[in-house]
Amino acid sequence: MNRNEGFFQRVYEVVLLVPRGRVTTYGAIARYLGSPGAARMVGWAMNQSHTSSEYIPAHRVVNRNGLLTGKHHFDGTNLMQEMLENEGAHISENRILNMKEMFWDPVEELGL
DNA sequence: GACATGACCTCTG
DNA sequence: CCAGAGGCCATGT
Repeated sequence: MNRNEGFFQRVYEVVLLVPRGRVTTYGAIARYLGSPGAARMVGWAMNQSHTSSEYIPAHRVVNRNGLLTGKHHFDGTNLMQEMLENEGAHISENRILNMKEMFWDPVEELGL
């Protein structure tokens, strides 16, 4: 098993597994980890993602509404939005329009 | 060891 | 439909 390398490491793995042009949600990751209510923890992992040695595409992680909640945490103002748009995502008012189509659920894609 | 915080989610009124 | 509160896990002080 993947020892307790850190709850974060687990989150990073999933986020890194997110294919380009796809986005995932905190709840989906939390559920994939086995804690459907630990969505907050996922957000914390993203916050500490900058501590990871590798780059974490946190811009691909949005809330359930497809809202770029963490955009404010990015380096800038609309950096996250541009990155997602660059991947083919349609965003308006910090919200992903076609989020439903680009939603990537690790539980269904990777399987439990 | 307890309290407070965090890029959330879901339910109820 | 909008507003409020609770729950969840981990980290830091």
